[in-house]
Amino acid sequence: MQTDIHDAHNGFGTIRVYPDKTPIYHQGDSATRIFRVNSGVVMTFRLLEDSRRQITGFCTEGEFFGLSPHGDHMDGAVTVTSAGIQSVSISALETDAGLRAQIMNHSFRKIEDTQNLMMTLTKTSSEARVAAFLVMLADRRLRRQGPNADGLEVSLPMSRLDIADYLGLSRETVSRRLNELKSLGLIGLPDTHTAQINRFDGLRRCAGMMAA
Amino acid sequence: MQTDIHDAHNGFGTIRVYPDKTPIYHQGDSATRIFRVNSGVVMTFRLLEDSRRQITGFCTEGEFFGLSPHGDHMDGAVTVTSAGIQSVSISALETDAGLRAQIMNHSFRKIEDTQNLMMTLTKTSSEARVAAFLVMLADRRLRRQGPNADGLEVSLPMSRLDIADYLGLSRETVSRRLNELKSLGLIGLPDTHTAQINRFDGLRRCAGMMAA
DNA sequence: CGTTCTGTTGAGTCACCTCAAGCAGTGTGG
DNA sequence: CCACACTGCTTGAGGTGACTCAACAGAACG
Repeated sequence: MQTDIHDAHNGFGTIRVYPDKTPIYHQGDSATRIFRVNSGVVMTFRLLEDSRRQITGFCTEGEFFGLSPHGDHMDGAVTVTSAGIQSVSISALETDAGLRAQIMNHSFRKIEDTQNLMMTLTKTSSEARVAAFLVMLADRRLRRQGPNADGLEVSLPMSRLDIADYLGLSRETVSRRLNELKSLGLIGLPDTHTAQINRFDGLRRCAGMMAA
Repeated sequence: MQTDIHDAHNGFGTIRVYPDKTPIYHQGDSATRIFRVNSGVVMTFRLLEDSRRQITGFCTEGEFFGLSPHGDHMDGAVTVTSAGIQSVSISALETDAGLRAQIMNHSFRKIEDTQNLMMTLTKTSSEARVAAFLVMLADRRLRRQGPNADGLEVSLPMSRLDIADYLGLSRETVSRRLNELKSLGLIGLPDTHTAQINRFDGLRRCAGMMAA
């Protein structure tokens, strides 16, 4: 776990390494830069008046965050793990056509992701949501590694409460459902922050999706 | 209620008038055009395997819909009322910088809207959701008309089931909560497809937002 | 080695859903 | 003009899945 912040520069703006649980920006801050995760995990979230929280995304390597329609950030961003993060001034959008295309593509995808999350949150049981969360993490890992799905270990660097606030559940329910999936034999839980995928197809079915 | 379809052209692509309850495109269709509502109401929705439905938006005058990240539409679109709809080929995005900027702006806003909807759907009671729905419709109308909020009549051209599928509730619950808001004196229901806003601030408070 | 934070487990409650019946508006055929 | 069916909305009764509250266990940390 790193605890110091490094800075560097390249043609694409600033590169910076943050320790875990470090805020990148706050909800309501004026948005002057666009961010991209180089390594580690960052989560974005929105707060309500009564301090409840909806986590809107867990971003890993290659993903953009911090895009805002107006001047102000509509969400906050915090590192979950130590993370390397690139940033560019928002004004680069006007001059850099390649970046603009990348961002535009990302925006479309973000709409889709958000709608998918919304479907998951509103149309499925707590069990399906937890399963879907694990499937998402596993899929992400598979995209980078080979397709040996079963036996794969995914890390859960975030707390149960973070997962709960992402899935719109209570901490307790997340815990219950994880252990349920474990007792069904679909996953293993070697420790609290690691899940082992035993039967990926079963997990997918549980998440209410067709097998890949 | 119109039942015939008219066509016209201008520099911005095709303009067409559709009767109510007419599909514009289907989920999964290849996306070749971008649409804009000129008049009337259009709703977009996503279907799940078990034929449940999430309505992702009600679009009125000036709003774009049908934007897709890949080749395929991730949602379907149907007219709620008779509606005039402009469309442009998606290839116009490459040549028309002004259109591109408009779409980009719309995309950011769409992410925000979708996240707002998600917050409403996951963090609030059925009463707050119905109130929020009415507030949204009233706000939309106020943006075009003067700011005489109280006494304003908003039309609900969509069915109770449509509202339910937008708010992630059952038809029955929508009906119950509407009548509850009526008996609280916040709204009136002169007929099933019209709501009269009696106390806009009260409705806002009920929706869990601060007064404007 | 206490203290604190996170995660788990149990018991009870409640908001919304489901099922089922009733009702109003609209259209249709005799 | 009136039965009849049909569709969309409302209302009631009962069930249930996830939440809340509360206690406990285990890990992390000083």
